[in-house]
Amino acid sequence: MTMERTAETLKALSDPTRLRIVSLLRHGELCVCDLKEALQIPQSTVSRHLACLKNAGWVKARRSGKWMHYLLLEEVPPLQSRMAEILKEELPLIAVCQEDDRRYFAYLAVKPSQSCDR
Amino acid sequence: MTMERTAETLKALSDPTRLRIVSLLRHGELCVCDLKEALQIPQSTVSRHLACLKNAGWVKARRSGKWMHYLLLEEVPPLQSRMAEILKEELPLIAVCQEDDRRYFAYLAVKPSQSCDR
DNA sequence: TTGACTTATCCGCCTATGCGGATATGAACA
DNA sequence: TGTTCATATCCGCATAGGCGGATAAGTCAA
Repeated sequence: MTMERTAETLKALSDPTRLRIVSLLRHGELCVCDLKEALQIPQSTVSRHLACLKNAGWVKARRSGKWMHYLLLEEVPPLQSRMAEILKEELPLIAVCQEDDRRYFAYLAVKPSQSCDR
Repeated sequence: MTMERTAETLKALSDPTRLRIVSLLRHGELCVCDLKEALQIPQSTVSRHLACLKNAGWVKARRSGKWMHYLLLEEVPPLQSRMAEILKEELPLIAVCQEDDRRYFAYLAVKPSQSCDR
């Protein structure tokens, strides 16, 4: 792992929206529209941040029909996997992430049956 | 801890030079000139990155005569202290940090006696 | 192949950030 | 008080990065 790559890995975590996405992905793989609903931000913004997290090696994408599902990568270098463990424990303590979770589960309950994952 | 503050904390780690500084500060408190020698970069650049790390709550400064000594903060929020632990273990594995260490110790050996810490 | 739907990318705009030389500030000492 | 040394800040410049509406690309079903 080079220093440049290490800094790039950490830079992906330097934005509030991306941290909120990482926190939401604790719940498993989510599609862009799920994240859009939970975060309440434009689709293009969600997609852009996901691309950033993917380039940095934090998430991977899986296509399922019309939907792209994003999930946290499991097999990552030590520094990163240890950071991920901390994030999974600490991010849910932040108020914004708790609000995101609440919106996500409320959305799940009313999610149309023709949506992804149904 | 707000999300904005959390992102700011992590943003401070998103630059290679600042990570190199954090790694060097494993060895204890260092002054700007020590870091300048070990990193081989201009003094203004060192000083600017130290100000960034200080604003983000990673280091504190201690004046001793003409010299400003910088050291890693010990009492920090949980997310940060856990990150710090990882950095202390993982950064020294990166080649650039090992070169910085080598230059730092070589410099220590020939450091003029009228310098700081003597 | 057309239409509906989901996601990615483009675009212009604005702000943030890195750089390093030059300059200002602050401390020590003669 | 004037000089020297260490550090902080200023400056102009260049690049990076965030935003969200508009548009392109990909998928599926009729």
